[in-house]
Amino acid sequence: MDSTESEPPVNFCQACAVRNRAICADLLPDEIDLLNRIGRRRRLTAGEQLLWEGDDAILVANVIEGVMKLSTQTADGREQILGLAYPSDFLGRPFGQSTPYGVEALSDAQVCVFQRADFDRFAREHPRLEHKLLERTLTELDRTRKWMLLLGRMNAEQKLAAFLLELSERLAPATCSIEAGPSDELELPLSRQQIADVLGLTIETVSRQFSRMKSEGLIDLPSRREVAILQRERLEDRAA
Amino acid sequence: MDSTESEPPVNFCQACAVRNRAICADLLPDEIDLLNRIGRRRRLTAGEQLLWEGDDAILVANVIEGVMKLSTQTADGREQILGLAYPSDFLGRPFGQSTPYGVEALSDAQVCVFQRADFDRFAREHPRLEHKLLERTLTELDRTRKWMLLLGRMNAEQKLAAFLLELSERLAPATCSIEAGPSDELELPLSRQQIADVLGLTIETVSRQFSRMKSEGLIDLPSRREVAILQRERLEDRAA
DNA sequence: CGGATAGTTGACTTGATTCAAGCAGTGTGG
DNA sequence: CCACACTGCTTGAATCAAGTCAACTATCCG
Repeated sequence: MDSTESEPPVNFCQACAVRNRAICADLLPDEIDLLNRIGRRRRLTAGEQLLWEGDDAILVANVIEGVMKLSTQTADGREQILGLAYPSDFLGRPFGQSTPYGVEALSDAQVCVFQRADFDRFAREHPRLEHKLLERTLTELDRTRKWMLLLGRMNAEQKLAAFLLELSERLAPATCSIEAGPSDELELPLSRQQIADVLGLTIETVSRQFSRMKSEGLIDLPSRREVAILQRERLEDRAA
Repeated sequence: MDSTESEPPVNFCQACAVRNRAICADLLPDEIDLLNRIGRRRRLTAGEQLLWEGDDAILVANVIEGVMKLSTQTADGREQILGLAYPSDFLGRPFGQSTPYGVEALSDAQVCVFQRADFDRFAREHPRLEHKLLERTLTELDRTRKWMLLLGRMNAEQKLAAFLLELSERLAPATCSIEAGPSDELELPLSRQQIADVLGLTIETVSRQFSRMKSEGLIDLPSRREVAILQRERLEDRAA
């Protein structure tokens, strides 16, 4: 088909950074086209909230760029981070009544959002997508279970080491599309407090561990929001 | 249709205890029939292993009765419990290469097992089932994330209180099909050591917390493997 | 009854938290 | 351009909850 029709709508998916990794990966060209029509791009600035906990689950989304924070409120009103979402991860709760957690951008970010109703309908009509979503959810469940182990059993040093390694891995595909390999120079999308919330520690403990790792030569801290992994192997030993 | 045909194969599903709660709930009668043909019942005695971590993901299963333990080995060889599976829960890793955790029966149990290949094929041909599995996996993910919070942030007392309450809730539908309401008399399917592993504590700490709760009149401990919840509300306060 | 296993309890240690003080980078107004 | 305050982070000292080590008790099962 050539463009005898005037001005077809832009298909963002074609140029999408996570096109081959997100749940839309296996769709056929015409399915992508349909999906492209019900979704839209949205840019978020660091700190912007995408979903509110307990809200009717209005939206679902794919992360294209940046890091998102999933969190919930405890009984006593403090915030608890449940996990992070990186590019190609899926956000929100399809087929559910309400969003079980709030979602906020930690860095400037870009997401591909859908009205939940549209998305649900599309998914049910396109088992290929639903299947992909199932696979992703199963993987996410495996990952979350591994993380439980970290929270339940590991000490502060192991937690922080594991956190830094995971961050470097999961940030890599996005930031290093130019270079190759997993980046050893990370830009932290989280404050010390947020890291503490993710790891179930206090800000002081996180800070002390950072200092110790630096003094031992495992990492360098060029600035508050930067970490350089100097000795990846030794860091991996610590995370074990 | 009356039974002019001689001896149709028994359809276990029709009388299945979790028929209305498991992933097979929404299937049409003839789909149930097909599923019944590729699955089979299996009884497990306490301590019996159903799946081994790292094995090629040969089997998937539904829990019908009893409590199953999901666990993994740490680098240093110790066992770590990732979660428990109760009646109507789904076990195993469809669409994956290998089972990410071992599964063992904690109590005598009954499961409905499928060859993974059969199940995968059936699922892909019956979006209704795959959809149900997706919903269940999403719910399980939500539950696991909540549990992360428990592991990361709560103290020993809160952990044990939450554990007992969850146990009483999730054991209820099975054990109390006769009586009504959530049972206050629990038969513990786990040893102290296993409880400790689930909660990320040591056996001594678990024991001390049990003793304390008993001395405070929150619970009673008629025997090692029994717990009676005496003051559910106060216990709920502790879990908050 | 004896031996084994599982659980409880006590004394002590330790790693993370809490509380408190100080430091570094950033921004604002004089 | 510097003093001032503000925010986020670091560091130190004291405290405390859970872990460790060890002794003891209960229960189960031959």
